[in-house]
Amino acid sequence: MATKQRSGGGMSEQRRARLRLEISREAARLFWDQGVAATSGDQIAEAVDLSTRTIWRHFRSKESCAEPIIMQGVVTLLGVLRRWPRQSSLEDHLATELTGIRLGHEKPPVDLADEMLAMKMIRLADTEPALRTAWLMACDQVEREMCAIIGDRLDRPASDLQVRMHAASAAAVVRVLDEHIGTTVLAGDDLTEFHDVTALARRYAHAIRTATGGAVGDPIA
Amino acid sequence: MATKQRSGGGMSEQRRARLRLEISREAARLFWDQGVAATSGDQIAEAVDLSTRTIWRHFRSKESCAEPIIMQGVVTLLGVLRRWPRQSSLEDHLATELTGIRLGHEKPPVDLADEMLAMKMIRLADTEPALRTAWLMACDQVEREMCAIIGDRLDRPASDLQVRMHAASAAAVVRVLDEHIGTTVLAGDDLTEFHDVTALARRYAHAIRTATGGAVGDPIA
DNA sequence: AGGCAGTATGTCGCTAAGTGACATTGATCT
DNA sequence: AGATCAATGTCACTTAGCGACATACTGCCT
Repeated sequence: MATKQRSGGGMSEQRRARLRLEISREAARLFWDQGVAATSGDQIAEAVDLSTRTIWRHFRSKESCAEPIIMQGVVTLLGVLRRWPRQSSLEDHLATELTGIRLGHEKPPVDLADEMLAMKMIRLADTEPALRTAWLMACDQVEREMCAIIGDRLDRPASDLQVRMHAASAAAVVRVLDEHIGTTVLAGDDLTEFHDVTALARRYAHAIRTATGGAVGDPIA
Repeated sequence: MATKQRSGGGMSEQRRARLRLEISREAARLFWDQGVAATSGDQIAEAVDLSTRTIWRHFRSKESCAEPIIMQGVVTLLGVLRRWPRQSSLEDHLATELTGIRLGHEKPPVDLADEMLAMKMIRLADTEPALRTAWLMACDQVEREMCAIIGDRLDRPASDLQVRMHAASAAAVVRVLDEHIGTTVLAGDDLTEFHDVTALARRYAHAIRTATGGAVGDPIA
């Protein structure tokens, strides 16, 4: 296969992540096409041309094969939030970042096809309890990130109870919004609702602002 | 065994729930004592004196055996919220309900031992991803209930996006508070923090109020 | 009381999800 | 080129969980 990097021992973290994502793509496709229960570990292995044993070396269960692709669906927002400068308002920051991405000025965060796959998995999670786990785990990850970001913004430790509650609310509304967008897109409904990027930014910002009682959103003096 | 009720066909829902809870108790005990991985379905079956096959008839996985006892931990709050009259503020309602329970005037909602077991499971969920699922599922249930309650209060359908976001935030802060209380209790730390029932009520109320941007909490005019 | 109907449980056997142990490849360093 | 070490393959094994059939229990009817 491709290049390993010797120094540091073992497969590079990046390469490992890429492989997991590759497996995840195929797994997600199979899950969507034929259902989770009807998809076996052997099938996933065959689809990515690896031995079944290797699949279990990279994933602890077949459902967790969907995790990387689901996680891809939230890394964009997470990255954007991590770059939020203290002196900007949430609305402004989201708007500039989103337009930058939309116009292709910023680096392309994730492939559109991957985004679609992620939406499909989240959709499947509605009926497949096994997949729901993966989705909730991803949201859990978002929440932990939020703790760091919000804690930093509020000059408090990320373990602070208030910070954790704000982070939990913020992550929760983001999740609901994502689910809403996902189901709308997959249903093929009125996509116009999301075409205006600044409006979308305002929507996310307003949701987070409300969910944190106004504690998160303003620029820091 | 006890009485079935014929009309409606099958075991009564109540009886089934009681049985599931009984299994859940033993499973939780085993999980806590020896870890999830080290506990087999056979052991659970033996502990409740049932065949292993019967366990799988009532639970789709061994981890889900913990669900009923975890759910017990949140039904109290859920019941309280469901009884929230429109003309009361959240603070007042929670305070009166909690003191009523504390004083024994109201019906005892769940056994204290069960509450402890629930806390232990939530604690375990921190390190055991399989159990985390059960806990997140329970929270998911809370969120759905919240949708109904909040939707009703705001005179909007439970499926309304705004309602769902409020419900998600509210459920999220309740979860964080529950986790906080659970870890504190299990650590044997400063329990005095929770002795004042009205203060506790105010705390929950304030958290929910903040998480919903003040939309939920006031009496309805 | 006694037979009938229906449901819960037990028993058996199987599929497939994961794991451990050991062999094999294949790249990198000297 | 040969040594080294991580990644993968191969094979045997454990066990969660389910389908199918047999059995026991419980209520209903006459």
